[in-house]
Amino acid sequence: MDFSIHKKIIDLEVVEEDPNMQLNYYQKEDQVLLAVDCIIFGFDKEKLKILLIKRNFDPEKGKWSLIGGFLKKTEDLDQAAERVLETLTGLNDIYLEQLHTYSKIDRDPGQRTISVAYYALIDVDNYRFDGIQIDSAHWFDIKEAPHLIFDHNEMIEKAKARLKRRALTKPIGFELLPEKFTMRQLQNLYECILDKKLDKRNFINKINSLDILVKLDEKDMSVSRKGAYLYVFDKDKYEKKVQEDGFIFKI
Amino acid sequence: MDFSIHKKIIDLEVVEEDPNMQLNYYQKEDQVLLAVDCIIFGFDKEKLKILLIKRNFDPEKGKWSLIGGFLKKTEDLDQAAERVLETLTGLNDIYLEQLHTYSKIDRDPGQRTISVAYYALIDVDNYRFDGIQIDSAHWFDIKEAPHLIFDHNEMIEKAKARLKRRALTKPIGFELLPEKFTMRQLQNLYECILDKKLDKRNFINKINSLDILVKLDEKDMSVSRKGAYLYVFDKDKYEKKVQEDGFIFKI
DNA sequence: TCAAAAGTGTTCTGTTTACACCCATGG
DNA sequence: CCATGGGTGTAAACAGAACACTTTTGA
Repeated sequence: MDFSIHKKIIDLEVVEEDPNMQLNYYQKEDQVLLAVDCIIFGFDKEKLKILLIKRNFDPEKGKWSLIGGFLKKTEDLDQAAERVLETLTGLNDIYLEQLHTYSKIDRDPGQRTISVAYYALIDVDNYRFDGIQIDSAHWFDIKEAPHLIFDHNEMIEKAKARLKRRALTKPIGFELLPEKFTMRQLQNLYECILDKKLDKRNFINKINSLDILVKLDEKDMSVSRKGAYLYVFDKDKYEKKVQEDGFIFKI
Repeated sequence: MDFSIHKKIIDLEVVEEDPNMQLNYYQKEDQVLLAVDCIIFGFDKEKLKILLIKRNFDPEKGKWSLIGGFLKKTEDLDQAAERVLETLTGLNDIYLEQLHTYSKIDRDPGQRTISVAYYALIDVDNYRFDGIQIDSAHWFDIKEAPHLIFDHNEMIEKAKARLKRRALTKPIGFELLPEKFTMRQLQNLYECILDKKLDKRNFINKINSLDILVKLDEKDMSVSRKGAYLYVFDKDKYEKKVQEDGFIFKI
């Protein structure tokens, strides 16, 4: 194959446009489009959900999809994921973690695209969405996600597995809950994430033994007649324990 | 900013060169260089090592580096990692796993480059290297790796953590050993990976309880006068157990 | 005969699991 | 006064950690 024309074009592009005036050492190499796709997990105090949108551009227009966007030259991937999340949903300051990079040659029929998947954790009730795409967005129960474009279903499976693993060893579950929550809600959350029933007494004993929650004098009266005490996660205490005693969060 | 010239160039490039004749839906987006870097772990029956090369091109020529290369349009990332590994070391059919994607804007002073890190596991003694770069390559004890270019030290730290986690739940340790190995060697390996001393009796009891090794009639006489029995990993048995009983490898 | 590594079980401790009844309240 | 979810402890099973002596054989 003769890439000589291609090489000249890339030279031109880099030299004329690179904003940092870096040297173009690697001018003979192929360039690709890098996308970011976000798996957005939410919890509504009962079920674990994911946020999907109906794609409003080709290819695959009208089909369900993760939210996504393309990496710009002026940002790194974490920033791109934050930007995509904020642009499409209005949310910022959200827990985001890089998951995996997908690169099958024909994964996107529109054009060769490599996609870096991220997952995000948000509290469904505590946020007011006002992103540009929000009218076409919908929360799906994690167990009832529709067929998605490209390899997005595969991404979700991997994100579920990662969330399961993380939730067992880091207190990221609290990202999905409102600031004040009941033990019952916390247990519901873990049952959804781990996809199995937990024993109420064992669960509460375990959580209390970690000693990272503060029990409030306040009760949530919305579910039972007796009411359930509200708790908050004490992040400072958790971080102090981690540093001082080498404490490891472990459900 | 006016990208109109840039856009035209990209249009031209995609339309003229794309080998699959895909449509160029995303022509307004930035393209980037995608590199692959490999953390190559090896075990020489005593210590865990990593393979590094002295970089023979700019930028950072002459400094120690992971082996790496650029993604081509005709391959996916797994294939790129395999190609890089084979080209530079002559090795193929190696355990490879994607680790993380690094994208800090100035991570490579030569040019904006995104790098997808992979890690590989090989048995140091069982392979004959004959790759193009092998004269500038050197095995470093994992605890004595030098300062590397870019963010490569960070990649190694992440790879070590991943290896530790994987080795506890999947039998990937055997990728680092010769086909026949002694219990002592297996224990050495795990001590290196986990970076802690293990109790000999507890370790052997644990391994034997997994019931996935075959003890041979043969002894390794090279270390002790008494000699140590050799074992082989029974991959078929392991996989049958995983499928049939839901067996989980767990050290 | 001795130095050096191989091989081998039991006890103890801490963690995980299983399990059932009373409490408080609003309707 | 009763239906509903909230709150609480103990015993058994299991898994992980600690621990020391005998065997083999080449030099």
